[in-house]
Amino acid sequence: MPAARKAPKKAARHTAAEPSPLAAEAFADLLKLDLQLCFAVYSTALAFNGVYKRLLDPLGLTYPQYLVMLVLWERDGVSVKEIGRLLHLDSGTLTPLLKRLEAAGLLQRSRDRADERQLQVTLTAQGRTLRERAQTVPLGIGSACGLQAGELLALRDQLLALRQRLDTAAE
Amino acid sequence: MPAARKAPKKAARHTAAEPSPLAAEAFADLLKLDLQLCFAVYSTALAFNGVYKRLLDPLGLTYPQYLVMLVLWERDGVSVKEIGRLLHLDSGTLTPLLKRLEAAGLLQRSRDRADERQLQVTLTAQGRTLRERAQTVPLGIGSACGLQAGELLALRDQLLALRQRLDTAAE
DNA sequence: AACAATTAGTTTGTACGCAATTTAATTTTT
DNA sequence: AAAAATTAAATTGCGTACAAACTAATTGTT
Repeated sequence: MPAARKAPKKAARHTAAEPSPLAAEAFADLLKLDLQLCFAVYSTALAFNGVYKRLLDPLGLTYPQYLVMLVLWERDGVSVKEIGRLLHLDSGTLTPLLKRLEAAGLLQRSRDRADERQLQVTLTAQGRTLRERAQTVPLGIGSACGLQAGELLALRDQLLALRQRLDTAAE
Repeated sequence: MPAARKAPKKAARHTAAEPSPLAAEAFADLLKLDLQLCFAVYSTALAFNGVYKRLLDPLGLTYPQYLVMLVLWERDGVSVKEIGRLLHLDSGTLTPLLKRLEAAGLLQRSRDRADERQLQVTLTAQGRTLRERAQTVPLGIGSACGLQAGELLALRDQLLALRQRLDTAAE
């Protein structure tokens, strides 16, 4: 019995005539909850970053750099646009990040012959090798989270659904 | 029919004594889930930021600045340390942020008479006035989230519990 | 073919976020 | 009371994030 998905509990929209003080109060509480949810997401992201820092410092990577390496380990020779699409980051963020990874000797940036506008991002031998040293990272994150598979899955999916709505709202 | 997505499965790392290939595989999947959860949190935080930007730009605030204002609207005359404790931010982040809010005429920074090490952050009249213009922000966030009270509450609490574990893990 | 529109990436400028160091004030120890 | 330790902010340095403006390559339109 999955509880009517559209039950309009929200008492929403009563700009004009207020139904009752009680409903207005409940509505205000709901609004506060939204803010609190956002803050929970925000501060959890910062906390994750703190854990990742400890795990990634030995590899010389930041978390966003690690994300880029994950993309490349999965599929080498990607364009900046594709990386941005996968990670929800724009080229203004990625260009300097990729240059740092190139300077660190982990990847190479070269223009696509077929379309010179595009940049082909390819791993170097060193970049491929780093993958092995990075094997322990998920273990460290897993133990820091300390959640069961079910919880993990549910939380991830709720967040992704939320992100979708937020992206839509931001047009 | 595009290649069974879960076919090759990777046969993850058999470094020490693995109980069984099946268990090892399930374990590897779990590790991947942790990474995905982190990415979900990370990208949802960025998406929230995008929505907030639209709502806060007219007020001339960023999201972290809005958080500081929320603290001050609730309890004026706080120290930097207290703001940092509430928002999980350190003085290296807050000092320049507060200076910007001061330059914008929203607050005043002055040393505590009783303890000159501490800074008293107090709202100006303009800072207090801004509160009214900010009344519509929660409404905008609420509609962008589009969640019901129960979901909101559950998600918030799961995230806060997770953050607690992450903070502990990071010592 | 010529020119406009689009696209991919880069650059510039602003604002976090945090580690590490520094400065100044207060507290603790001796 | 003097010296040592602690504390609160500020400063410095590095790496995101993203808007806006810019450059160069490709596509489309006439």
